[in-house]
Amino acid sequence: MSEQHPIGRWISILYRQNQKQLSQVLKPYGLGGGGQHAFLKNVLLHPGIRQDQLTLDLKFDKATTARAVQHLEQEGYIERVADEQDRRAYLLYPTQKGLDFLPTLLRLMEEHNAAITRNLSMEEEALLAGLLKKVYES
Amino acid sequence: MSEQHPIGRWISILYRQNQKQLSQVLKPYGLGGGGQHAFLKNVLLHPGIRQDQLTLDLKFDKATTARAVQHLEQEGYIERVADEQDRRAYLLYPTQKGLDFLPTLLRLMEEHNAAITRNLSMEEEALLAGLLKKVYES
DNA sequence: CCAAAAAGGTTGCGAACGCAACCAATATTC
DNA sequence: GAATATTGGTTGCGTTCGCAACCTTTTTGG
Repeated sequence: MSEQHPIGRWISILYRQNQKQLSQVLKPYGLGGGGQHAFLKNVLLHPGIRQDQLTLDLKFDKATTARAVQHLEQEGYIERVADEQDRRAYLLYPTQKGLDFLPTLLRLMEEHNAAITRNLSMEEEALLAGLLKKVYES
Repeated sequence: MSEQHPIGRWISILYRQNQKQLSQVLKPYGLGGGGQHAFLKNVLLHPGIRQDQLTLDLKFDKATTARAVQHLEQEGYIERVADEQDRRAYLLYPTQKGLDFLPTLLRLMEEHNAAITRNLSMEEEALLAGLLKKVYES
């Protein structure tokens, strides 16, 4: 019965499973299951980051970034400030609501990561992250 | 610069990157980048499989299976036959076009898998698959 | 048996995402 | 310094997917 799924299949299965769980955890806070939590976390940890830097860091399409940022702004977690140096760009800052939420967000993400890796030792977790990074670099 | 992405983030990045590449490879054959290739492969290798068995094997929602199967039927790769034993169910069989396509599909999938794992040794690939399975089982 | 529950399948709906086209602002080139 | 190319960002569109509601058929419990 041991399914011999190739890497790509596992990635697909785990991605969808992960999205489902995360959306459950984050729904009470108005954050969709998508990458929104990742965008928010990045803004909270790097106040004043440029929108297009988010796109690069998180490796989403810039359209996706635009919509995630718009959503976070509507929910009141962040605000957008036009960059004086480059008037095409926006700088992203947490609001007070965002700042207040940071500890909760970090805890939720930590708990979620612990949940999905609870069958792995510390060494295995680091090994897995390293292997995934290698795959990404192909 | 070495980003310390957690497992979940890597899964997300790799999933989207993978979908993109696969959809490019499979577009000429009328197969969307989604799970469609996986459904087709399963039907080709297990002629007469029940639709709901596909759902279980591939771990998609049954609605997604319904749509993938419908698409494969419209493209002429498979056909659906009502199960005489259980008139709610459908049995899925490859068409001649599907059978003819099997070698190509297997080759394409093999090439794709080789591409995404080209930075990994055989041992690392097996190790990675094992770790991903462990994560799945949480 | 008959009513109620469960199972296989489909469809409507909404969320997340990438691509392409577009706009405004900045860089580049001659 | 004007024409052109590039860049940051937004919007429209199409695809993929899960959930919930529903229909039909089968199974289960009294």
